[in-house]
Amino acid sequence: MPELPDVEVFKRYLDSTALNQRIDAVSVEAKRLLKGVSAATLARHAKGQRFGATRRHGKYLFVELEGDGRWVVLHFGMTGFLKYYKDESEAPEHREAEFRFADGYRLVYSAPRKFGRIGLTDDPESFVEEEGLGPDALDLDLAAFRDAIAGRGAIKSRLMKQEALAGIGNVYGDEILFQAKIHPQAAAGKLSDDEVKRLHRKTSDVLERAIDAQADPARMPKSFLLPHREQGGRCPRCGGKVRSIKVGGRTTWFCPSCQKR
DNA sequence: AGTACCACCTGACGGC
DNA sequence: TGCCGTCAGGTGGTAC
Repeated sequence: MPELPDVEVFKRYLDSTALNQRIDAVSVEAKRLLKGVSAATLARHAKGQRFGATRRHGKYLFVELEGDGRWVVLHFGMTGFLKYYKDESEAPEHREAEFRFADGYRLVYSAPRKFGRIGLTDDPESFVEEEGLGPDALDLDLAAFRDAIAGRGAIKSRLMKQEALAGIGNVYGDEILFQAKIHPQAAAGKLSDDEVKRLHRKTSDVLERAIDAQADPARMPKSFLLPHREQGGRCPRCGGKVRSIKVGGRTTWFCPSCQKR
């Protein structure tokens, strides 16, 4: 699930729950998720500090450890999410990492499939640079967007390429192309100026609307393809049957009549 | 530079 | 009901 809109929703969730409380303990159950930091080091930097600012870049969430100055890095893989709670009855089944606060509440990082990532960085900008991530998908003007998607290959693959533009995954890639009425296998380098312009606008539109809907498919605009990406699903625009193909190895849903090649 | 696979994990779902 | 294959919204590695 976690693409840019989902991670933005996690960010706001954390902002509204877990800030400004003293961290008493940190534990990481799933050691394989740690990258570039040990559980002990992470705990040492976090203990006694408070979560201050949060930042998001693409699918990454950064949480500042106030006082220490470093930032916890979180990536949610395919199934990760955050849960803040006090009562054990609210605990998620999987607890890959946990921050325990002085007031008894906990912030749990849950990633059932264990595909995520937990790290520590001096500052988000250097992290983004070192990882070679492109600009955030919500932070490009038309010229920068044009540069980001320029190149060979299918447009959908370009949109999902985190080194070119960060934050778009399989689902929202499909949604953006559907809204822009562009075939997922269209050659990125052969899009017309008008198509690039549409794609740029729909990228912001789709991501922003998804955030407004709390990244919950049930709350998204009626015009969205997202809830219909399944066998027998109907296009919300023309009512025709949606179709799935593989693009770059990923299952891709689109409407063959609204998105011609 | 692309693409095509495989791998990492766990859970859900359809078919038998 | 139970077992089994397949697939899933991410990323990283390999080989062509």
